Amino acid sequence: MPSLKALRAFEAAARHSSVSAAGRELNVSHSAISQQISILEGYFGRPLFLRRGKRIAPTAEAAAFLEDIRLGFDRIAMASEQFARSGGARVVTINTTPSFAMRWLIPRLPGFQSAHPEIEVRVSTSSTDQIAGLGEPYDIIIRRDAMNRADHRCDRFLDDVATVVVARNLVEKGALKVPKDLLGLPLLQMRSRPEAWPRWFELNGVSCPDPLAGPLFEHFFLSVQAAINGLGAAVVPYALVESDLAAGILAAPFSSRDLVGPGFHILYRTDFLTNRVGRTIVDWLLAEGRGHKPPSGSPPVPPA
Amino acid sequence: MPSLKALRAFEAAARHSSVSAAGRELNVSHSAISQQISILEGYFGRPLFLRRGKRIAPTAEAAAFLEDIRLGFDRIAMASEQFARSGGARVVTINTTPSFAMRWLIPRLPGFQSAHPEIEVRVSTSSTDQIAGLGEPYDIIIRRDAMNRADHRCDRFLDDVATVVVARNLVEKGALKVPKDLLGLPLLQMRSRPEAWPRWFELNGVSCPDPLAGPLFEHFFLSVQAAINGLGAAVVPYALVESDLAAGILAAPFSSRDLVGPGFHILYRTDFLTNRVGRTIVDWLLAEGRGHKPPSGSPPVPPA
DNA sequence: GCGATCCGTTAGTGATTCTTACAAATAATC
DNA sequence: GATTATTTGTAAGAATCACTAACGGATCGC
Repeated sequence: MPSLKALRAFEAAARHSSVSAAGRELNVSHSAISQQISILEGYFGRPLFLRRGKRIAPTAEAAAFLEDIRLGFDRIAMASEQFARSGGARVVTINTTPSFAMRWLIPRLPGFQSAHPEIEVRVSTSSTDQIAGLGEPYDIIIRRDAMNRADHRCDRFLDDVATVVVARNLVEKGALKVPKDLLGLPLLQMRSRPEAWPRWFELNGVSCPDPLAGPLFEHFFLSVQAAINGLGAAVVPYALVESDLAAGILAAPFSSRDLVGPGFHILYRTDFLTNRVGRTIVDWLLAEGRGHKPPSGSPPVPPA
Repeated sequence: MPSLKALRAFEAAARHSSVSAAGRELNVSHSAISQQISILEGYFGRPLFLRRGKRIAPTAEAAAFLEDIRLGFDRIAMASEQFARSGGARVVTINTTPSFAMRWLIPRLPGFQSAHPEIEVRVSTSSTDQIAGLGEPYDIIIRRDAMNRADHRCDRFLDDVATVVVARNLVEKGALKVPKDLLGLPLLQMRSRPEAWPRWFELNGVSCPDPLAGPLFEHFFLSVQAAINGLGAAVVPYALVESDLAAGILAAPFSSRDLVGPGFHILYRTDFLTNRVGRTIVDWLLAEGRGHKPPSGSPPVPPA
């Protein structure tokens, strides 16, 4: 029996009619696929693909062979999935900040639940950005900065670009055209990020009022709610208001330079990925994060 | 999808109800199997085997899972085999000495042919023990000693124990009871191994006649034929006369100490094993060789 | 024509897998 | 019941395997 790894590479390459595409699917370089195919061709002593320049196509014989390979792998894959699901609900605990939970994680959870009904996700929140004192062990910790812990791995999974948002009706009044116009509005502040407004004003060439005029909140999500209600302007991570912007509830009033942070990160034990449930949830978080890139440079023009 | 390697280990272990046996089947240590199973159990987050001391048995769930795994692998294995066979006959060339070809290799070839009809084996013989001057490239070279060549691998695959044999009827006459009795017979000699008789006599505590009385042959197989015809006694590798001894045509007349050589070896290119045909023939040779161990110490008593 | 894309090869690196120990537990044997 | 021989699981190191990165050659689209 030939190498199963080589057979998988062969199958993927044949299905895509492309070595590179197969590499993308299996998360390896095109070179890795190419080598595995070479090994397989060496094993059988004859070519598996017809190569005409860039394009590759499986031999007539190989095509028939592929059918069986696919059926075999499919059977194994389906059985594995069924076995995994039959094992009862598995619990994954995620700790993050209240704001991130409310405005990013929880809205996306239904999507995960429907894709993986056997996995139960428990979200817990801690107000602190510090992870040192977290009592319980969590499977995944999400924070706004990179973290470090022995035997753990930290992945950046979401851009942290803080932009100014206000309620839709404030924009429609036409009073906000340039950054300086903000000075006429209450500036919603957060206790945990006192430097947000000063840095933002500096970045956009406006001298920052001192003291800032406006209420102080403990959490992002509270200030966002205040902004939605027309209480003033807030500087918040784009990722946490994406849906409100898209829905037209909030608006980014003008083109501006944004505060770019180190990004949102997830922290988990290194061996968490060797577990199917662990890999599933981490892959999902990474995919969700990468799938929603904020526009670089300037925020989108608010919908008309 | 979990690691295919781990699934194979799991399947084999379950089939044998034994980690060690699975290791033997897959040609790895029991530890390797044990670790792969651990990985799989970690992946699924629950045990696959019930362990009661030494004995292991798959979980009820796992047993159902196994069915599908087996079907999947079987499908792939069968398709691979079919694909390999559909590729037309492949040729393997083997070079060895005339004696080895006649008395060991050729008698066994029909067994190989019926197991692998798509592979054509071509046997060529060279009288010399030297492999340096062999002109053509051969896939496999078989000689009585270890060989060395760049990018090649040499495996010992057959014991080389030379013992004394005579025609059956000479034994029945009762004239041969101890080594010393040989002195009354013609001693069949070989040009390539002039030291055989002197060493054998020395090993068995008999002073060797000088010069030896008896005809000189170029090849083992000629001297064996002479022995069969009652012309005298020969010292020949046990492996080359095994079937004649078993059939009662030749006989090992008495218990004696035998000449133990370094063994018969096969030489082939290192990458020959990456080819299916290559691996098939090498595996077959190794299995045939290991399957026919000569009795250690003393030769068998001739059949009555 | 020219840039972009794709495949194949090589050398070097990195990761997985295996082997070789050892420890614990059990089954077999005396 | 003590002893020996098996068998499984774990740990650490070694060996193998697979992958990446970089380059060259070839083709395709513009």
